[in-house]
Amino acid sequence: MFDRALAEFINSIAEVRTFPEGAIMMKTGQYFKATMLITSGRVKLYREGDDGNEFFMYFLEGGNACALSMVCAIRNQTSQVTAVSVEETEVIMIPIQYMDELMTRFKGWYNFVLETYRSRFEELLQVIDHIAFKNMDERLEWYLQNQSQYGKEIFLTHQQIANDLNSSREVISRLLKKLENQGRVELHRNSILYKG
Amino acid sequence: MFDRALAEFINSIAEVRTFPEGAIMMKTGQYFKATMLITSGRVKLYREGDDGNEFFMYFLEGGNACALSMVCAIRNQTSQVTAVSVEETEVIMIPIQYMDELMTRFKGWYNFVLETYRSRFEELLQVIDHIAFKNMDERLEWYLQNQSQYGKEIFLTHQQIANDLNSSREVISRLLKKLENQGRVELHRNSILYKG
DNA sequence: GCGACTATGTGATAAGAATCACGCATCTTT
DNA sequence: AAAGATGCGTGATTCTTATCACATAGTCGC
Repeated sequence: MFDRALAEFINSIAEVRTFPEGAIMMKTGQYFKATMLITSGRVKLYREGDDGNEFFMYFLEGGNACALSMVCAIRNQTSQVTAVSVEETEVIMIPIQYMDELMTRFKGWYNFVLETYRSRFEELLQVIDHIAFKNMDERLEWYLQNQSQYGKEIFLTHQQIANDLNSSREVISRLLKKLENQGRVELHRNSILYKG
Repeated sequence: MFDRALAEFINSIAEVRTFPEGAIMMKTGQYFKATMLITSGRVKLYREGDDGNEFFMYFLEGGNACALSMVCAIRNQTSQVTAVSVEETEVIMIPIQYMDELMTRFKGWYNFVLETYRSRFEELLQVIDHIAFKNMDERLEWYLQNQSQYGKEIFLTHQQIANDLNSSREVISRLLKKLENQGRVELHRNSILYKG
Protein backbone atom coordinates (compact mmCIF):
# COMPACT_ATOMS: atom_id res chain seq x y z
CA MET A 1 0.00 0.00 0.00
CA PHE A 2 2.79 2.41 0.91
CA ASP A 3 5.85 2.80 -1.25
CA ARG A 4 9.29 1.92 -0.01
CA ALA A 5 10.39 5.37 1.08
CA LEU A 6 7.21 5.96 3.02
CA ALA A 7 7.31 2.56 4.65
CA GLU A 8 10.88 3.12 5.71
CA PHE A 9 10.17 6.52 7.10
CA ILE A 10 7.25 5.19 9.10
CA ASN A 11 9.39 2.37 10.39
CA SER A 12 11.98 4.80 11.58
CA ILE A 13 9.63 6.96 13.60
CA ALA A 14 6.81 4.66 14.65
CA GLU A 15 6.37 2.40 17.58
CA VAL A 16 4.54 -0.89 17.43
CA ARG A 17 2.22 -1.69 20.22
CA THR A 18 -0.03 -4.64 21.00
CA PHE A 19 -3.31 -4.39 22.80
CA PRO A 20 -4.86 -7.47 24.37
CA GLU A 21 -8.46 -8.37 23.72
CA GLY A 22 -10.85 -6.02 25.44
CA ALA A 23 -8.41 -3.15 25.89
CA ILE A 24 -9.77 0.35 25.80
CA MET A 25 -7.58 1.88 23.16
CA MET A 26 -9.18 5.28 23.13
CA LYS A 27 -11.80 6.89 25.27
CA THR A 28 -14.13 9.80 24.63
CA GLY A 29 -12.51 13.03 25.74
CA GLN A 30 -8.98 11.75 25.55
CA TYR A 31 -6.31 13.53 23.51
CA PHE A 32 -4.56 11.79 20.68
CA LYS A 33 -0.84 11.67 20.99
CA ALA A 34 -0.37 9.43 18.00
CA THR A 35 -2.10 8.20 14.91
CA MET A 36 -2.83 4.52 14.96
CA LEU A 37 -2.57 2.22 12.00
CA ILE A 38 -3.91 -1.23 12.62
CA THR A 39 -1.80 -4.05 11.32
CA SER A 40 -3.76 -6.95 12.72
CA GLY A 41 -6.73 -7.58 14.96
CA ARG A 42 -10.04 -5.87 15.19
CA VAL A 43 -11.16 -2.72 16.93
CA LYS A 44 -14.70 -1.74 17.73
CA LEU A 45 -15.56 1.94 17.63
CA TYR A 46 -18.56 3.25 19.38
CA ARG A 47 -20.21 6.40 20.49
CA GLU A 48 -21.20 7.02 24.07
CA GLY A 49 -24.49 8.66 24.99
CA ASP A 50 -24.91 11.09 27.87
CA ASP A 51 -26.55 8.51 30.03
CA GLY A 52 -23.74 6.04 29.69
CA ASN A 53 -25.18 3.87 26.97
CA GLU A 54 -23.20 3.12 23.91
CA PHE A 55 -23.79 2.75 20.25
CA PHE A 56 -21.73 0.67 17.88
CA MET A 57 -20.48 2.47 14.80
CA TYR A 58 -18.01 0.30 12.94
CA PHE A 59 -14.95 -1.87 13.11
CA LEU A 60 -11.41 -1.10 12.19
CA GLU A 61 -9.31 -4.00 10.99
CA GLY A 62 -5.87 -4.70 9.61
CA GLY A 63 -4.93 -2.07 7.04
CA ASN A 64 -7.35 0.48 8.41
CA ALA A 65 -6.40 3.58 10.26
CA CYS A 66 -8.42 5.55 12.68
CA ALA A 67 -9.55 8.55 10.68
CA LEU A 68 -10.25 10.48 13.80
CA SER A 69 -6.86 9.81 15.23
CA MET A 70 -5.31 11.27 12.11
CA VAL A 71 -7.22 14.47 11.95
CA CYS A 72 -7.76 15.03 15.62
CA ALA A 73 -4.09 14.47 16.19
CA ILE A 74 -3.24 17.16 13.72
CA ARG A 75 -5.73 19.60 15.15
CA ASN A 76 -5.01 18.58 18.69
CA GLN A 77 -8.61 17.73 19.43
CA THR A 78 -10.02 15.18 21.78
CA SER A 79 -11.57 11.95 20.72
CA GLN A 80 -15.28 11.81 20.16
CA VAL A 81 -15.52 8.06 20.22
CA THR A 82 -14.42 5.08 22.23
CA ALA A 83 -12.32 2.31 20.74
CA VAL A 84 -12.03 -1.17 22.19
CA SER A 85 -10.08 -4.08 20.79
CA VAL A 86 -12.30 -7.12 20.33
CA GLU A 87 -9.31 -9.36 19.82
CA GLU A 88 -5.57 -8.97 20.24
CA THR A 89 -4.65 -6.06 18.06
CA GLU A 90 -1.34 -4.76 16.84
CA VAL A 91 -1.00 -1.14 15.89
CA ILE A 92 1.66 1.15 14.53
CA MET A 93 1.72 4.37 16.49
CA ILE A 94 2.94 7.44 14.66
CA PRO A 95 3.57 10.41 16.92
CA ILE A 96 1.59 13.44 15.88
CA GLN A 97 4.57 15.68 15.36
CA TYR A 98 5.37 13.76 12.19
CA MET A 99 1.95 14.16 10.66
CA ASP A 100 2.66 17.32 8.75
CA GLU A 101 5.89 16.01 7.41
CA LEU A 102 4.29 12.78 6.27
CA MET A 103 1.51 14.64 4.63
CA THR A 104 3.69 16.99 2.64
CA ARG A 105 6.56 14.65 1.82
CA PHE A 106 4.67 11.52 0.87
CA LYS A 107 1.99 11.45 -1.71
CA GLY A 108 1.12 7.93 -0.65
CA TRP A 109 0.40 9.07 2.86
CA TYR A 110 -1.68 11.94 1.65
CA ASN A 111 -3.81 9.59 -0.42
CA PHE A 112 -4.07 7.18 2.43
CA VAL A 113 -5.34 9.84 4.81
CA LEU A 114 -7.95 11.11 2.40
CA GLU A 115 -9.11 7.66 1.46
CA THR A 116 -9.36 6.66 5.10
CA TYR A 117 -11.37 9.70 5.91
CA ARG A 118 -13.65 9.25 2.98
CA SER A 119 -14.42 5.64 3.73
CA ARG A 120 -15.06 6.25 7.44
CA PHE A 121 -17.36 9.06 6.49
CA GLU A 122 -19.27 6.74 4.24
CA GLU A 123 -19.55 4.17 6.93
CA LEU A 124 -21.02 6.77 9.21
CA LEU A 125 -23.52 7.67 6.54
CA GLN A 126 -24.55 4.06 6.34
CA VAL A 127 -24.98 3.92 10.07
CA ILE A 128 -27.26 6.91 9.83
CA ASP A 129 -29.26 5.27 7.09
CA HIS A 130 -29.90 2.28 9.23
CA ILE A 131 -30.95 4.00 12.40
CA ALA A 132 -32.95 6.60 10.52
CA PHE A 133 -34.74 4.44 7.99
CA LYS A 134 -34.72 0.84 9.16
CA ASN A 135 -36.51 -1.14 11.81
CA MET A 136 -34.75 -3.18 14.42
CA ASP A 137 -35.07 -6.47 12.54
CA GLU A 138 -33.22 -5.11 9.52
CA ARG A 139 -30.68 -3.40 11.70
CA LEU A 140 -30.04 -6.64 13.53
CA GLU A 141 -29.43 -8.51 10.31
CA TRP A 142 -27.05 -5.86 9.07
CA TYR A 143 -25.26 -6.03 12.38
CA LEU A 144 -24.92 -9.79 12.16
CA GLN A 145 -23.55 -9.54 8.66
CA ASN A 146 -20.96 -7.05 9.85
CA GLN A 147 -19.90 -9.12 12.80
CA SER A 148 -19.55 -12.33 10.88
CA GLN A 149 -17.94 -10.95 7.78
CA TYR A 150 -14.64 -12.65 8.34
CA GLY A 151 -15.62 -15.64 10.41
CA LYS A 152 -18.61 -17.80 10.93
CA GLU A 153 -19.68 -17.87 14.52
CA ILE A 154 -20.37 -14.72 16.42
CA PHE A 155 -19.39 -14.88 20.04
CA LEU A 156 -21.70 -12.35 21.57
CA THR A 157 -24.53 -12.53 24.05
CA HIS A 158 -27.91 -11.10 23.26
CA GLN A 159 -27.25 -8.46 25.86
CA GLN A 160 -24.08 -7.31 24.14
CA ILE A 161 -25.87 -7.06 20.82
CA ALA A 162 -28.63 -5.09 22.47
CA ASN A 163 -26.06 -2.67 23.84
CA ASP A 164 -24.45 -2.20 20.47
CA LEU A 165 -27.77 -1.48 18.85
CA ASN A 166 -28.98 0.58 21.78
CA SER A 167 -31.91 -1.75 22.21
CA SER A 168 -32.87 -4.20 24.94
CA ARG A 169 -32.02 -7.82 25.46
CA GLU A 170 -35.58 -9.08 25.19
CA VAL A 171 -36.15 -7.38 21.86
CA ILE A 172 -32.99 -8.87 20.43
CA SER A 173 -33.79 -12.31 21.78
CA ARG A 174 -37.19 -12.25 20.15
CA LEU A 175 -35.89 -11.06 16.82
CA LEU A 176 -33.11 -13.65 16.87
CA LYS A 177 -35.66 -16.33 17.62
CA LYS A 178 -37.65 -15.19 14.63
CA LEU A 179 -34.54 -15.42 12.46
CA GLU A 180 -33.90 -18.89 13.80
CA ASN A 181 -37.41 -19.98 12.89
CA GLN A 182 -36.74 -18.73 9.39
CA GLY A 183 -33.61 -20.86 9.37
CA ARG A 184 -31.34 -17.85 8.95
CA VAL A 185 -29.37 -18.32 12.16
CA GLU A 186 -28.56 -20.95 14.73
CA LEU A 187 -28.63 -19.87 18.34
CA HIS A 188 -26.34 -21.25 20.99
CA ARG A 189 -25.41 -20.09 24.40
CA ASN A 190 -22.87 -17.27 24.00
CA SER A 191 -22.74 -17.58 20.26
CA ILE A 192 -24.73 -17.23 17.09
CA LEU A 193 -24.19 -18.83 13.74
CA TYR A 194 -25.29 -16.52 10.97
CA LYS A 195 -25.94 -18.26 7.67
CA GLY A 196 -25.42 -15.24 5.43
CA MET B 1 -8.86 32.65 6.94
CA PHE B 2 -6.55 32.03 3.99
CA ASP B 3 -3.29 33.88 3.62
CA ARG B 4 -2.67 36.21 0.71
CA ALA B 5 -0.85 33.80 -1.58
CA LEU B 6 -3.46 31.14 -1.15
CA ALA B 7 -6.32 33.55 -1.66
CA GLU B 8 -4.73 34.84 -4.82
CA PHE B 9 -4.08 31.41 -6.17
CA ILE B 10 -7.69 30.41 -5.54
CA ASN B 11 -8.89 33.56 -7.21
CA SER B 12 -6.86 32.78 -10.26
CA ILE B 13 -8.23 29.29 -10.77
CA ALA B 14 -11.70 29.31 -9.29
CA GLU B 15 -15.02 30.22 -10.70
CA VAL B 16 -17.75 31.89 -8.71
CA ARG B 17 -21.22 30.61 -9.14
CA THR B 18 -24.57 31.56 -7.67
CA PHE B 19 -27.37 29.14 -7.00
CA PRO B 20 -30.90 30.41 -6.54
CA GLU B 21 -32.97 29.31 -3.59
CA GLY B 22 -34.06 25.72 -3.87
CA ALA B 23 -31.43 24.65 -6.38
CA ILE B 24 -30.19 21.10 -6.22
CA MET B 25 -26.48 21.68 -5.98
CA MET B 26 -25.47 18.07 -5.70
CA LYS B 27 -27.36 14.86 -6.01
CA THR B 28 -26.63 11.38 -4.70
CA GLY B 29 -24.64 9.43 -7.24
CA GLN B 30 -23.30 12.46 -9.05
CA TYR B 31 -19.59 12.95 -9.62
CA PHE B 32 -17.81 15.96 -8.22
CA LYS B 33 -16.01 18.05 -10.77
CA ALA B 34 -15.10 20.77 -8.33
CA THR B 35 -14.78 21.51 -4.68
CA MET B 36 -17.26 24.04 -3.43
CA LEU B 37 -16.53 26.71 -0.89
CA ILE B 38 -19.56 28.58 0.26
CA THR B 39 -19.15 32.31 0.52
CA SER B 40 -22.72 33.25 1.35
CA GLY B 41 -26.09 31.63 1.68
CA ARG B 42 -27.10 28.37 3.20
CA VAL B 43 -27.08 24.83 1.93
CA LYS B 44 -28.98 21.91 3.34
CA LEU B 45 -27.37 18.51 3.15
CA TYR B 46 -29.39 15.40 3.46
CA ARG B 47 -29.25 11.71 2.98
CA GLU B 48 -31.71 9.88 0.81
CA GLY B 49 -33.20 6.55 1.82
CA ASP B 50 -33.89 3.72 -0.59
CA ASP B 51 -37.59 4.39 -0.56
CA GLY B 52 -37.20 8.00 -1.54
CA ASN B 53 -37.47 9.58 1.87
CA GLU B 54 -34.86 11.95 3.05
CA PHE B 55 -33.08 12.75 6.24
CA PHE B 56 -31.60 16.09 7.15
CA MET B 57 -27.98 16.04 8.25
CA TYR B 58 -26.65 19.54 8.56
CA PHE B 59 -26.28 22.93 6.97
CA LEU B 60 -23.33 24.48 5.25
CA GLU B 61 -23.04 28.23 5.46
CA GLY B 62 -20.67 30.99 4.50
CA GLY B 63 -17.09 29.99 5.22
CA ASN B 64 -17.86 26.30 5.17
CA ALA B 65 -16.79 23.90 2.53
CA CYS B 66 -18.33 20.66 1.55
CA ALA B 67 -16.04 18.09 3.09
CA LEU B 68 -17.32 15.44 0.78
CA SER B 69 -16.73 17.53 -2.26
CA MET B 70 -13.12 17.91 -1.26
CA VAL B 71 -12.31 14.34 -0.64
CA CYS B 72 -14.60 12.75 -3.16
CA ALA B 73 -13.24 15.09 -5.77
CA ILE B 74 -9.73 13.97 -5.07
CA ARG B 75 -10.64 10.31 -5.10
CA ASN B 76 -13.03 10.74 -7.98
CA GLN B 77 -15.94 9.26 -6.08
CA THR B 78 -19.62 10.00 -6.37
CA SER B 79 -21.59 11.96 -3.87
CA GLN B 80 -23.35 10.15 -1.10
CA VAL B 81 -25.59 13.02 -0.16
CA THR B 82 -27.90 15.56 -1.68
CA ALA B 83 -27.33 19.28 -1.28
CA VAL B 84 -30.01 21.91 -1.78
CA SER B 85 -29.66 25.63 -1.32
CA VAL B 86 -32.26 26.96 1.08
CA GLU B 87 -31.54 30.52 0.08
CA GLU B 88 -29.55 32.18 -2.66
CA THR B 89 -26.07 30.83 -2.27
CA GLU B 90 -22.76 31.89 -3.72
CA VAL B 91 -19.98 29.38 -4.03
CA ILE B 92 -16.41 29.33 -5.20
CA MET B 93 -15.82 26.33 -7.40
CA ILE B 94 -12.30 24.96 -7.48
CA PRO B 95 -11.72 22.40 -10.23
CA ILE B 96 -10.48 19.12 -8.89
CA GLN B 97 -7.28 19.10 -10.85
CA TYR B 98 -5.91 21.80 -8.57
CA MET B 99 -6.61 19.94 -5.36
CA ASP B 100 -3.27 18.22 -5.10
CA GLU B 101 -1.38 21.37 -5.85
CA LEU B 102 -3.34 23.32 -3.27
CA MET B 103 -2.79 20.66 -0.72
CA THR B 104 0.95 20.42 -1.13
CA ARG B 105 1.75 24.06 -1.79
CA PHE B 106 -0.42 25.76 0.80
CA LYS B 107 -0.33 24.92 4.43
CA GLY B 108 -3.43 27.02 4.96
CA TRP B 109 -5.38 24.92 2.54
CA TYR B 110 -4.17 21.74 4.12
CA ASN B 111 -5.34 22.93 7.51
CA PHE B 112 -8.60 24.06 6.09
CA VAL B 113 -9.33 20.69 4.53
CA LEU B 114 -8.54 18.78 7.67
CA GLU B 115 -10.49 21.11 9.87
CA THR B 116 -13.46 20.97 7.55
CA TYR B 117 -13.39 17.25 7.53
CA ARG B 118 -13.05 17.00 11.24
CA SER B 119 -15.94 19.31 11.96
CA ARG B 120 -18.28 17.62 9.48
CA PHE B 121 -17.40 14.31 11.00
CA GLU B 122 -18.30 15.63 14.39
CA GLU B 123 -21.56 16.94 13.13
CA LEU B 124 -22.37 13.53 11.80
CA LEU B 125 -21.56 12.03 15.16
CA GLN B 126 -23.98 14.42 16.75
CA VAL B 127 -26.65 13.45 14.27
CA ILE B 128 -26.10 9.84 15.22
CA ASP B 129 -26.36 10.69 18.89
CA HIS B 130 -29.69 12.26 18.36
CA ILE B 131 -31.32 9.59 16.31
CA ALA B 132 -29.81 6.82 18.39
CA PHE B 133 -30.38 8.15 21.88
CA LYS B 134 -33.07 10.81 21.80
CA ASN B 135 -36.82 10.85 21.42
CA MET B 136 -38.62 12.84 18.83
CA ASP B 137 -39.41 15.77 21.14
CA GLU B 138 -35.75 16.37 21.89
CA ARG B 139 -34.79 15.87 18.28
CA LEU B 140 -37.38 18.42 17.24
CA GLU B 141 -36.04 21.00 19.65
CA TRP B 142 -32.51 20.44 18.48
CA TYR B 143 -33.72 20.80 14.94
CA LEU B 144 -35.47 24.07 15.71
CA GLN B 145 -32.37 25.41 17.36
CA ASN B 146 -30.34 24.54 14.30
CA GLN B 147 -32.77 26.11 11.91
CA SER B 148 -33.12 29.33 13.81
CA GLN B 149 -29.53 29.80 14.79
CA TYR B 150 -29.01 32.83 12.66
CA GLY B 151 -32.50 34.24 12.41
CA LYS B 152 -35.65 34.22 14.40
CA GLU B 153 -38.53 32.90 12.42
CA ILE B 154 -38.38 29.53 10.74
CA PHE B 155 -40.23 29.38 7.47
CA LEU B 156 -41.08 25.74 7.24
CA THR B 157 -44.29 23.78 7.25
CA HIS B 158 -44.85 20.96 9.67
CA GLN B 159 -44.68 18.60 6.74
CA GLN B 160 -41.23 19.80 5.75
CA ILE B 161 -39.96 19.37 9.28
CA ALA B 162 -41.43 15.90 9.38
CA ASN B 163 -39.56 15.04 6.20
CA ASP B 164 -36.28 16.32 7.57
CA LEU B 165 -36.68 14.28 10.73
CA ASN B 166 -38.08 11.31 8.88
CA SER B 167 -41.23 11.48 10.94
CA SER B 168 -44.82 12.28 10.08
CA ARG B 169 -46.67 15.55 9.94
CA GLU B 170 -49.15 14.72 12.69
CA VAL B 171 -46.43 13.82 15.14
CA ILE B 172 -44.60 17.06 14.50
CA SER B 173 -47.79 19.09 14.77
CA ARG B 174 -48.57 17.57 18.13
CA LEU B 175 -45.10 18.08 19.51
CA LEU B 176 -45.03 21.65 18.28
CA LYS B 177 -48.37 22.27 19.92
CA LYS B 178 -46.94 20.94 23.14
CA LEU B 179 -43.98 23.30 22.84
CA GLU B 180 -46.38 26.14 22.19
CA ASN B 181 -48.32 25.33 25.34
CA GLN B 182 -45.06 25.48 27.22
CA GLY B 183 -44.48 28.90 25.72
CA ARG B 184 -41.34 27.80 23.91
CA VAL B 185 -42.56 28.52 20.40
CA GLU B 186 -45.17 30.51 18.56
CA LEU B 187 -46.91 28.77 15.71
CA HIS B 188 -48.09 30.54 12.60
CA ARG B 189 -49.13 29.33 9.25
CA ASN B 190 -45.96 28.53 7.31
CA SER B 191 -43.67 29.69 10.04
CA ILE B 192 -42.55 29.05 13.57
CA LEU B 193 -41.00 31.40 16.06
CA TYR B 194 -38.60 29.58 18.29
CA LYS B 195 -37.82 31.35 21.54
CA GLY B 196 -34.45 29.74 22.24
C1' DG C 1 -67.06 36.02 -2.18
C1' DC C 2 -66.72 31.15 -3.78
C1' DG C 3 -64.32 27.08 -4.75
C1' DA C 4 -59.92 24.82 -4.67
C1' DC C 5 -55.91 24.12 -2.44
C1' DT C 6 -52.71 23.97 1.32
C1' DA C 7 -51.60 23.97 6.22
C1' DT C 8 -52.85 22.70 10.66
C1' DG C 9 -55.50 20.36 14.73
C1' DT C 10 -57.02 16.28 16.83
C1' DG C 11 -59.15 11.86 18.01
C1' DA C 12 -58.82 6.83 17.29
C1' DT C 13 -56.16 3.02 16.26
C1' DA C 14 -52.15 0.28 15.21
C1' DA C 15 -47.37 -1.03 15.15
C1' DG C 16 -42.72 -1.22 17.01
C1' DA C 17 -39.98 -1.28 20.75
C1' DA C 18 -38.95 -0.88 25.81
C1' DT C 19 -39.87 -2.47 30.23
C1' DC C 20 -41.45 -5.57 33.81
C1' DA C 21 -41.85 -10.07 35.63
C1' DC C 22 -40.78 -14.44 35.83
C1' DG C 23 -39.23 -19.30 34.65
C1' DC C 24 -35.78 -22.20 33.07
C1' DA C 25 -31.30 -23.78 31.39
C1' DT C 26 -26.42 -23.86 31.51
C1' DC C 27 -22.12 -22.81 33.44
C1' DT C 28 -18.88 -21.84 37.62
C1' DT C 29 -17.43 -22.14 42.02
C1' DT C 30 -16.67 -24.38 46.00
C1' DA D 1 -23.59 -31.91 44.23
C1' DA D 2 -25.41 -27.60 45.92
C1' DA D 3 -25.49 -22.65 45.34
C1' DG D 4 -24.91 -18.81 42.74
C1' DA D 5 -24.25 -16.44 38.51
C1' DT D 6 -25.16 -15.80 33.86
C1' DG D 7 -27.71 -16.33 29.58
C1' DC D 8 -31.96 -17.09 27.31
C1' DG D 9 -37.33 -17.54 26.39
C1' DT D 10 -41.65 -15.50 26.73
C1' DG D 11 -46.02 -13.36 28.31
C1' DA D 12 -48.06 -8.94 29.76
C1' DT D 13 -47.92 -4.13 29.86
C1' DT D 14 -46.55 0.50 28.74
C1' DC D 15 -44.48 4.12 25.81
C1' DT D 16 -43.47 6.21 21.65
C1' DT D 17 -44.32 6.92 17.11
C1' DA D 18 -46.89 6.04 12.82
C1' DT D 19 -51.06 5.82 10.41
C1' DC D 20 -55.86 6.70 9.37
C1' DA D 21 -59.73 9.66 9.25
C1' DC D 22 -61.66 13.81 9.22
C1' DA D 23 -62.43 18.66 10.77
C1' DT D 24 -61.06 23.41 10.51
C1' DA D 25 -58.72 27.45 8.99
C1' DG D 26 -56.11 30.35 6.20
C1' DT D 27 -54.77 31.64 0.99
C1' DC D 28 -55.14 32.11 -3.85
C1' DG D 29 -57.32 32.64 -8.23
C1' DC D 30 -60.98 34.31 -10.53
